[in-house]
Amino acid sequence: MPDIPQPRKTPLQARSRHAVAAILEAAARILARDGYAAFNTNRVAEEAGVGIGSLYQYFPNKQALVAALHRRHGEETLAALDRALADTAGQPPRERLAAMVVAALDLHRRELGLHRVLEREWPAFDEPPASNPLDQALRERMEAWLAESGLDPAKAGTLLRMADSLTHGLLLDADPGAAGLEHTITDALAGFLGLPARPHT
Amino acid sequence: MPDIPQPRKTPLQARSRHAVAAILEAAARILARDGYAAFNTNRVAEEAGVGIGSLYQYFPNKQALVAALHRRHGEETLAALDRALADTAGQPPRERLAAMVVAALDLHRRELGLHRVLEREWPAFDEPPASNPLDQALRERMEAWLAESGLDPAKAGTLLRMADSLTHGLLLDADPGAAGLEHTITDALAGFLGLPARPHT
Amino acid sequence: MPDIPQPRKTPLQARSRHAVAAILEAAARILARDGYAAFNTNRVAEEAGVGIGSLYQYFPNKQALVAALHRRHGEETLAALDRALADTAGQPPRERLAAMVVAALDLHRRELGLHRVLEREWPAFDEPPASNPLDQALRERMEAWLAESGLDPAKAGTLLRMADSLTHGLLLDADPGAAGLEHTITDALAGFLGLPARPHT
Amino acid sequence: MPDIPQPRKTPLQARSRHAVAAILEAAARILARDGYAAFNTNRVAEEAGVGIGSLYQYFPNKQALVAALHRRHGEETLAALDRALADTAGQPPRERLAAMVVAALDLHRRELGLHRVLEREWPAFDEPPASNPLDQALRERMEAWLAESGLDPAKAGTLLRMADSLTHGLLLDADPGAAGLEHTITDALAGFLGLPARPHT
DNA sequence: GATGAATGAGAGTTCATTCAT
DNA sequence: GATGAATGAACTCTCATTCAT
Repeated sequence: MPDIPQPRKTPLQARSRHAVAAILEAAARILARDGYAAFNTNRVAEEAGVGIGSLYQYFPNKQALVAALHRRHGEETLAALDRALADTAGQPPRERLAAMVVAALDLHRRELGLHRVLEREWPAFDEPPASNPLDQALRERMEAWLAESGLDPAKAGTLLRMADSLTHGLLLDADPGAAGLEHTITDALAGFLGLPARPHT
Repeated sequence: MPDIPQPRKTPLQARSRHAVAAILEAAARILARDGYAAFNTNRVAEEAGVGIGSLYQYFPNKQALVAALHRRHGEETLAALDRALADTAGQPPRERLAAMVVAALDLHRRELGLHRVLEREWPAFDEPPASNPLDQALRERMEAWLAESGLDPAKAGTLLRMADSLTHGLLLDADPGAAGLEHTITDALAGFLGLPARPHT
Repeated sequence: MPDIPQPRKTPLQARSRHAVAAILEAAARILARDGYAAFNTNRVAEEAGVGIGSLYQYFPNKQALVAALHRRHGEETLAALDRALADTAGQPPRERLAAMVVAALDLHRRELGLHRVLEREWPAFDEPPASNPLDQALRERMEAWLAESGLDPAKAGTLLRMADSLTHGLLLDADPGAAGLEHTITDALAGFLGLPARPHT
Repeated sequence: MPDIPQPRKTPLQARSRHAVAAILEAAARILARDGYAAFNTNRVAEEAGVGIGSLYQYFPNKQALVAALHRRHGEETLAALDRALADTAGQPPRERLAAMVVAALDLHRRELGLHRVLEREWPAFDEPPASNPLDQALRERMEAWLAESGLDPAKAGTLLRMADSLTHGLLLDADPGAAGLEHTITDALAGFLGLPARPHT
């Protein structure tokens, strides 16, 4: 089982927390602006205004940096979905689905470059999908929602992967401002879930 | 705009064609077996039983190798879709759609490791999507089919990207033998196209 | 001529003496357990339960640490030899020689790993041999004993180096529990000193 | 079991053989002149007048360089002992022993600095002593000689280690030109073997 | 006095690419 | 045309040491 690298030490002091944040910011910026090829630890440290040694004090290696960015993205996604569900409580499934799609798209549009790299260029070190607590939480949210909507909860995992694939595939490769992307994705997901087709397009 | 590297010279002689094929085979094998990290030109040349100098006679640089592999994949996909359409001439749209999905899945299942790398690990050098002749052809096929089925031909591009994303996203991350994958994807695409939901699952 | 680093300050306070001892213990433990490659000041400080800054308060640099360990070893050796000589007062030279060999072997067997590193892996910074007070004292003991035994006191220095070399060379590389090691070394030293060969082996 | 690194590829072409030789020379020179601390691969390559990449074409890592030097030393030792034995065929054991000691001392005197490092500073990577073919051959020589001289062949291994320890211990730490070193070592070895003491010194 | 976050020179190693043979 | 030895920029990571707190 492959070990996802964890931060080397949890920064407790104020200065440290600042350094970690600066490093993470710098990493995200470089990844987004220049891609994975230009992403090297020295450059990150430099851009963060931190010695390379400090970087290695908080992250055991290069991958740990990307992993941290990944984790952050996961957390934001979870929060966004929760908010979307809370905001649409009581509405019909299709509306809630659409709300979640919109939330996810908004989230991704804000850091397009970073996500492109995170999802597509990352030398995927065989992460067991859906094995970490975050993915677990995400899945539980979906299962609860599906059950509550009279849909098949067993479809939660596939629904998540599907939404993820579509968000990235359509948002990243296509013109980012493409109108109707929300409808496009919602329709596809609805199709998978067996929700009735919208009356007219 | 970044230029996709082209093979340095079209090999005409028999020996050359053999060398090029061997190099491509080796490249695919290494990518599939060991991932992009282990993919370096010296290794490819060695595995191909060819001098490193010869490799550079046919491919101007490393990326050209991956580009060639990409192109090959595109050609196979086009052929598979054409076959699926031909085999289902006269049938209702949903059947033809399903046939195409099955064809694509079959294609990908055969070279799972390679595609995983090709689609996810490749340090994507900003290829303008859908700009090459292959993608053009693919798109035309879809437009023709959509029009002929009474559906919106403008959805061809999105349909292709959607199918691609789903195929990779669901096939690669999930258990490869997952039953019902064909239905899952077909339902989603049908949902996007506005085809009526299947009666029961 | 290279200067052997000395402890930066002689610790007088109780707390300081404790810290120095802890550091020395930790250093010895790491050296013995993991070898010189794993021996770095941060690790020593951590294992000693002391801040790295404190370590540098008592030892000006890394080498001073090893030097201190070396010195400690020398002191123990001197004490052991003195004891062996005292215990065998009045006996013939060969018995006293044997007693010293046994004492030295016992001493080394107790901290095998540490000595291996101390003697073999230490990036020897050209210490002028026999220039420090400890080596002086050791040499005086031997000279006295040799003179008192009717042997050549000029051989003291060589005898000591010889004994040292044999102890480490035979004890460290060979099976540590090798029986007869005492006889082996005693015979060799006796041969050098011109003592008659033992009647039978 | 620890793997002693082997040369990466056996150089067949003239140019390559030259490069390997130059690298080995440079390595020996640096080790002898500046010690292990100053011994780094970039410096070796530079001193050899060779690109760092070339060094790594022939030696998989730093240790392999030192291992090669070690092996070379072993081969020279074996040859020297064989010559000493051949030159003294028919003479009494003590003379032959002395001849071997002289041969070994001559050998070591020629490359004092290098051997100091090779024997004492090398971050010994747990090589199982006497497990390689060279040490085997060395031991067989000694066993044959001991048997042929009416001495105990079982002492071969210890004799070799003893001779090695004494040669290095006395030659390296002491004044290199110390007169009588040959006698000193020969006497000690003779004492171990139970040969009668020399009449007078 | 004690701490430990911060530092950065420098180490080992890789690999895309060239070019003399 | 084919080869593969040679190259060196570039990368990841370590660790002795400092100094503000």
